[in-house]
Amino acid sequence: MVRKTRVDTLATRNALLDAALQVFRERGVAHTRLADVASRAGVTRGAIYWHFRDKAELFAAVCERGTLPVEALLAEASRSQQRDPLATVKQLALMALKQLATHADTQAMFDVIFHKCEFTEDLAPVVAKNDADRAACLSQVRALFDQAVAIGQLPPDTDTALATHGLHAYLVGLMHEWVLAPASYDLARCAEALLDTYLAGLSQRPPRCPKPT
Amino acid sequence: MVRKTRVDTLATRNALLDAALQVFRERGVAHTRLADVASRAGVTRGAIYWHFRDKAELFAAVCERGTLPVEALLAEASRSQQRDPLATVKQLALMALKQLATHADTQAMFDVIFHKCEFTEDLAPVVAKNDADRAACLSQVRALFDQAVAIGQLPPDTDTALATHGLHAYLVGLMHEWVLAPASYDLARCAEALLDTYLAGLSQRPPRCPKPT
DNA sequence: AATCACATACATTCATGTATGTAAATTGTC
DNA sequence: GACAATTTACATACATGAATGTATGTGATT
Repeated sequence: MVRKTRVDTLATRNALLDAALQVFRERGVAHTRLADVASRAGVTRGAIYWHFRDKAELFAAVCERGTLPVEALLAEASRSQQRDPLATVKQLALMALKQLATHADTQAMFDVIFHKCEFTEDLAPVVAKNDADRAACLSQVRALFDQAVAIGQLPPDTDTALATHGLHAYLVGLMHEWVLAPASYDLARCAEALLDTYLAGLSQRPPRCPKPT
Repeated sequence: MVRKTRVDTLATRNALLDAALQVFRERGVAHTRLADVASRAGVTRGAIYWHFRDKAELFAAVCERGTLPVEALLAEASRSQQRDPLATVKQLALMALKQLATHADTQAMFDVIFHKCEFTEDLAPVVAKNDADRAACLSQVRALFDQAVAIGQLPPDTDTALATHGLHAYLVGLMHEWVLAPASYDLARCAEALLDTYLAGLSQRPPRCPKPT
């Protein structure tokens, strides 16, 4: 049995993506042998080279599939309520953290992205997409913070760009460290409290960068 | 001229560490060829294999040299003032951020650690040391938070473990993201404001994890 | 009949580890 | 302090394995 029907073809492609995510997590992307990915998926390297050009394209596909749900959340939130921008920001962040806390494959994705991957030239397309996504996310959150300042939810002297960098760093750090030790605390239950702490700090003492002397 | 005096020997060793840090940053640790490191240092692979067993040991030495100043700061702070534990925590975090903001080699180190390195089995000793350092740092900060609660600097219902995880994540995230785009904002000037925001949140709305239903 | 979705086989590159060479520096001896 | 003897700090040469990319085969499908 060599040739499959179209649905079987898609199934092997997904099996390859699943296997790749697992092996990437175990061995690291750079040290991963395509033969291992293939055998894990129950096929040979021929199947990989049929669906993907090389390891970089396979990795890009894994990332693409893994970040789709998060991007969907962002896109959905962009056209939702703007009555309460601060609550919108909180909900966005909360959903990202809960997605991580409750989905094993999301944990695997971020484990690979944060700790099992080298962002160098050969992964240039993935790096470029990451940068673009980050920039879009940052500008979207900053717009919400600007609205929050405009309606008095945040102090008028808030440096919204800095506040955005701070929140983004907070989220990245929480995910970066939690995937290293998911047992250290219950992220699903604590996420909201952790977010409230930072947001309270934003309201009470928003970051302002001192002018150069 | 082959054989050097002892000071020359140490000089080539340091040249190898410098070259390794550069090449690691450019190519990523896994994709780095020891021949590139050697030629960048003006020697051959023979010199590397004389000073280090393999790439893993070279990387460990690079990390060792890079984290020494930070560890010295922590050790020094552990035996300093305990009159104002919250201020001590702030100063510790501030010095870490300023060290990153002002030292190019520290930026290179963290760029490698965060984005140009895969933490897998072959780097096990480095991973183990990282884990130990993180655990020590977390417990030290938590002890300071406990003192802050004891003397009324933080609310009595503060979950100091969660607060510690939050601060640590905040710092990791700030460094993780800033090294990606050091031009995005002036970390040296904004570090204190960013820290004050989180610490204000801690005082006003300390994180508490809700009990499971 | 033609193409698809792989499997198999092959050639090539490439980095590593080791083995060996070697000149200078150190040590020991008197 | 002169002079081997030995060790140091590398450079050079070599063998090996390992992963890659490609070329080709092949049976089912459309």
